[in-house]
Amino acid sequence: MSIKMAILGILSWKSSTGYDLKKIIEESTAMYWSGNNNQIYKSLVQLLDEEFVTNEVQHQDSSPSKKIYTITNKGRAALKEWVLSPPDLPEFKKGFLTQLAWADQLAPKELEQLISAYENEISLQLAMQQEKQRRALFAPARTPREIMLWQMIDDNIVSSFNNELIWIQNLRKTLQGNEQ
Amino acid sequence: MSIKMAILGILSWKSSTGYDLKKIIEESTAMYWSGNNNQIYKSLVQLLDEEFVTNEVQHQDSSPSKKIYTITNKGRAALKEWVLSPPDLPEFKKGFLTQLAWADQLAPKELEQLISAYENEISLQLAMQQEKQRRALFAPARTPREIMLWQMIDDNIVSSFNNELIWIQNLRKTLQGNEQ
DNA sequence: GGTGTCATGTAAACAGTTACATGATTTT
DNA sequence: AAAATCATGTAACTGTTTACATGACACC
Repeated sequence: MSIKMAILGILSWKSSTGYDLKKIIEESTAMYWSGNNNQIYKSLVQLLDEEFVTNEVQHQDSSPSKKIYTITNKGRAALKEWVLSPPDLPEFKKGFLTQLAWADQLAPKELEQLISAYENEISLQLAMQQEKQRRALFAPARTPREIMLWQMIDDNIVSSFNNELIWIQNLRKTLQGNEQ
Repeated sequence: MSIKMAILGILSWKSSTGYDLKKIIEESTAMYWSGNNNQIYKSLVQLLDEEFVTNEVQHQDSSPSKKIYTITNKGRAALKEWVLSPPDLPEFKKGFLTQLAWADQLAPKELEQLISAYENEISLQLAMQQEKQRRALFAPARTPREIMLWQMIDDNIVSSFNNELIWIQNLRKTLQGNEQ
């Protein structure tokens, strides 16, 4: 899997510049990439090579000229093929679990602080995620089904953070129970 | 964060060779790295440079000689510092969500198949995870608290997959509801 | 005779991040 | 006067994966 298919997806929704793509990817949590320039501009060159997109330079006074990328039929076919391909497993990268694995060396209070620090970060992230969803800056809404799919994608992210929050609260309670 | 701290953690539990570390990391889901040679053997060289570990070559007849790595006091201090450091946010990389984002182009049956494919993979992964946990090949158990912590780490992984499974089943039901 | 385990390592490629660079305009 | 927005791109680095390479022994 690669960011190239994510870019093709966005372009299948609307023609965009690299700059637009960067903002959309940054804003999205479903598309988990950071949206850094290097990746985006390199991918666009590759997509041009593969003839999945075309571009058109638009000159503007009073701001830099921009390249508007548009998906081709070949690009649409490649996107559909990828959408239908067997999905990869989700990857959960939780550095915190590795910290916890070696946390038995800590004093009870230190461990409690570590857990609280994680809990706070997750709470914050959950709130930020829900706020992001409320604003819903970028979302195609071409059919009722598409609206529903995007809603479910947002729900997935929120439920992942929520699940993590419940787990960490449970861990804190279990620890308190054991110490008495 | 880095695999170096994960390695230091394992060495704080028991002195090991690169080969041992590889197997432990591969087996573990909390330590999410693939456990490939390149990373492990390079990390060990770096850890030696930093004086976080020492090694001792042990010659054996009838199998290749091995280097047994042992954590130093300096290494233990570095590990504790890292364990106490503010945890990073978990990263959820779900390529499937990006596929779903552009899945409105699919026919109802195609979409259903895509969802089923993901559901099956998650189910399978959940079962494998629980089986792994049942076997519990590698786990330090030096105090009741450590046993509890490792149990909670396993629970975290299982609950993440379980949460994903519930979500995808919910998505399938919502779709079926809308089509009638 | 082929496959698997033990054990170390390297090469090449791909993926991804941070920071740098430019330059005009608009907002605070 | 400083900071943000628009817009493109590059350089250097870190992280990660896949595959290759060697060699002895054990098991089927």
